[in-house]
Amino acid sequence: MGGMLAADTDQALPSPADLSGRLLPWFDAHHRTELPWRRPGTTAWGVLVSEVMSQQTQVARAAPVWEAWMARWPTPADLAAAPTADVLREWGRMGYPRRALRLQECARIVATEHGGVVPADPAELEKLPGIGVYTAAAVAVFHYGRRHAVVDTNVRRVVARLGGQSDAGTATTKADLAAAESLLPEDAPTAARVSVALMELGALVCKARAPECGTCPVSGLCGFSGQEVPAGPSRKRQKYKGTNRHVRGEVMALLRDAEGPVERARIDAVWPDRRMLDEAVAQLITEGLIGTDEAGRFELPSR
DNA sequence: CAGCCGTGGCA
DNA sequence: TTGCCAAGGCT
Repeated sequence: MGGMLAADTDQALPSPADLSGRLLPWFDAHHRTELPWRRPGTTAWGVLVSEVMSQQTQVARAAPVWEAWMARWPTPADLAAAPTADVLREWGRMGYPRRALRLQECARIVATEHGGVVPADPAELEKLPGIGVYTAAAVAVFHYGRRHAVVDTNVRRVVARLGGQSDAGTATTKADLAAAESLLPEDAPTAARVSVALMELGALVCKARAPECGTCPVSGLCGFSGQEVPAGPSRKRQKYKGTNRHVRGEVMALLRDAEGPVERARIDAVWPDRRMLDEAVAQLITEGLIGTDEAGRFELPSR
């Protein structure tokens, strides 16, 4: 599309009817039933928690944390009332602990401003901290059955390949959302199932590095079917070892595992570069991920 | 909008 | 072993 010459690999996307006809029977037969948040009776809050935990963390790692988390704090009010230190410890080693902080803020807002009821409207959900375009759509569609495009990295890749490209761009664009929306049938419950199924297809079959076109239910509709995935990273990757994030991770790990407040000398032992350490500690305090007691020792925030 | 924010599974 | 890649969001 667009004014420039289209790549010769571009291909029209399938019609909603054609896609649904292939995709939904496949989903019914092959989707993962073991994901705990897919159990009947999971609340809207439970779905929201599962989506936040799954942001940039593999669902297999999020699942056991979700189980313990929901058993301990079943409702937004429960999480809102918890000490933040407990929340960060339960989050464990899932990474990006700011997500845990924002999830608790989310719980406080839902509990106090929404009467404990998770909004069903994507625009309303997006106002909550840590809830972006993807997560808002996921809650609205997966729990409330709305007809709305749900575009994560899996769906971007599936839609790109259906259109003949080897992979999607670096970020979700309006065009991505429009393309995904164009694949949805009119009927909302069916559209919601198509959205789930597109994600599942990306996770199980249309995988980033090794797509299994031979067993793909929509290979007959796909412009990329059977082609080789180009070698090398699909986009620029960030370093971790030796970076600020690494330092932050070490400090957080120390405080998570500590019994009580920690002396600065023990913090100093986790990283040799004093400048980097000072910077990381200052950031963590500013962001509310760690705090200090009256004696100047460090600890996870009590509230 | 490009860069930043953790951590671990897996090929 | 090393490095890609994860149900993204925020600034």
